[in-house]
Amino acid sequence: MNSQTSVNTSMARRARMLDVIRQQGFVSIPELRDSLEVSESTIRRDLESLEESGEARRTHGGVFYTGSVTTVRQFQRGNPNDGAWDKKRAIALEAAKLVNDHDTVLLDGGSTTYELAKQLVGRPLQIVTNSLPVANLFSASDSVDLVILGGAIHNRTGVTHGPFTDQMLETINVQKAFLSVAGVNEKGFYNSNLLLVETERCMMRSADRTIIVADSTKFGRSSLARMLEWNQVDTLVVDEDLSTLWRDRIDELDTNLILAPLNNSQDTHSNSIS
Amino acid sequence: MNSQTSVNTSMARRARMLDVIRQQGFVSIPELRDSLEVSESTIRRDLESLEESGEARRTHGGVFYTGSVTTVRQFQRGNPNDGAWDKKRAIALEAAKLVNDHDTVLLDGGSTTYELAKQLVGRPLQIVTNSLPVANLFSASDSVDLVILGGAIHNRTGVTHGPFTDQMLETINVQKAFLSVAGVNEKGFYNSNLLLVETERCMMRSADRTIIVADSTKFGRSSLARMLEWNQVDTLVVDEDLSTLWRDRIDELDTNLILAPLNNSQDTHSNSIS
DNA sequence: CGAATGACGATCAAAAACGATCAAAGTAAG
DNA sequence: CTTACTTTGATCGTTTTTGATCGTCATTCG
Repeated sequence: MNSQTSVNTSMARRARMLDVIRQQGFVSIPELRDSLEVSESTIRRDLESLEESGEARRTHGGVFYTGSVTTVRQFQRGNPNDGAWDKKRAIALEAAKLVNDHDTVLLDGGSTTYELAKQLVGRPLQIVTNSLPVANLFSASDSVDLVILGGAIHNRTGVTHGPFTDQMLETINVQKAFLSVAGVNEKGFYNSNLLLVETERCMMRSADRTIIVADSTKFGRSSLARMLEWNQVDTLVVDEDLSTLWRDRIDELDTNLILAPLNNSQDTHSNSIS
Repeated sequence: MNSQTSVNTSMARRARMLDVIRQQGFVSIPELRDSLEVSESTIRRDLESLEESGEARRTHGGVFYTGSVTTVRQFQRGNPNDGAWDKKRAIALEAAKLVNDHDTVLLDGGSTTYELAKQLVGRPLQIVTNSLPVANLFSASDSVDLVILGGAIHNRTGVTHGPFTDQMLETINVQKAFLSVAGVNEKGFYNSNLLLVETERCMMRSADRTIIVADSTKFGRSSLARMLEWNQVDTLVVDEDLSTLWRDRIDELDTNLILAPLNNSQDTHSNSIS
């Protein structure tokens, strides 16, 4: 349809700029020019604004990040025609069967867990989540008790994270936690954001059972930060496109593997497996 | 011509436009022109109307979505001709003037603070809120750092409250807190929910300045739980329908009173708090 | 200590976006 | 069929944003 990544407004650019600065800690102006594809003049003007707001501090030759650990961006919630969508939905259908009525369930952010949340709407549950989109799904429902994990919103994904979130998780206990990942390899499970990973570790500690939902494209890909190791995960829900190589590997571990059928025949969901 | 497939009325077009805006959070005018296949002039006119009705907010280079999220049971805008709604928006306009760029602002739940939030979308701010609808407003914005107060969701209103929320507020400090009320009488300010009131007291303690937004119909009405007393409130923003009796009463107190003009005339005096 | 390289800030011109105005096309009423 | 009214598209002048140039200042190296 239309271009996906480039949003041509100064605010969006400054947010992306701040993302780069935060991620690297210190960046030179030519680096910013290359990564944002605008002139250095524009960079300087933006930095002036960012310094004004205290989110960055300029020095000779570059910028330091000084802001708090937040920035907000949330764009389109994925392309409807994306092929991965079917996988996510298939996974969500299987994962929903793991939830019993009146369970207390923790839902991480991410498109797959969002699909799972859609499947859970209307059922009598206690839901704990750090995801704003997920919270919206349940906020209109009378059948669920909804608890939101507070904290700073990570714009791209619309989830809270950071110390506030972690602190709140320490006093919470849930029966099942559904976590999403950005990558899986033989060492464990990865996500892209350091603070988010720390929050997800706290989620794992708060849960009796940790269930990972991940489509098959995530396998063999790592990311910035390792979130969990294999022995920390009780159950893994993947679509059936998972290679036999990985299936064999997982068979040798304690982790329980559930394969979601991609055949999009409406299977009459007989829910409730424990 | 063929009125069956392509509905070319302005209402239908605006509805589709709003769909696109809601889905993407932020859209540029050329994008809207391409996806709706009308001229940019028409887009601008429609956006003007949409902004007038409060469903979107324009900035340089595009539009933000500010309408209600479909899944959230919103405070009913109820009667289109409801006079109270004009009052709320007039109050919101005045209250928005109290906010400076790069302020840290706490926004309570409630219809009036929601209107205020709409006015603040697109400005560079740090926002702390316990309201899910308010959080949704800002989650698409690049210019704000958004922090959500965790806790249990109060179904009717979509705000978090309870001990989690209060605990989180203890470690937060904001410059200005905007609180809404259900009633005001000579003893102080009231709300209907006990736990909510306790949370709002915590909000007041976390803020350098406490600003109450309340339309004139709230005056003389009490409610279940007293939230604050008069001397705890720095500033009060009310519409100009407030009776002279109350104006005189407030004059004798320390509380600063701001009257919001109800007709849409451009008022010249700009009041700002540093 | 002084020249050279690079970074910074200011200024100016081009480009994009905006608002207002006007004419054309379409619609409803008489 | 004509007239009044609304809606749409296009144009123009103005404002905002962006990119490039140039003089000045700082840091480095000889």
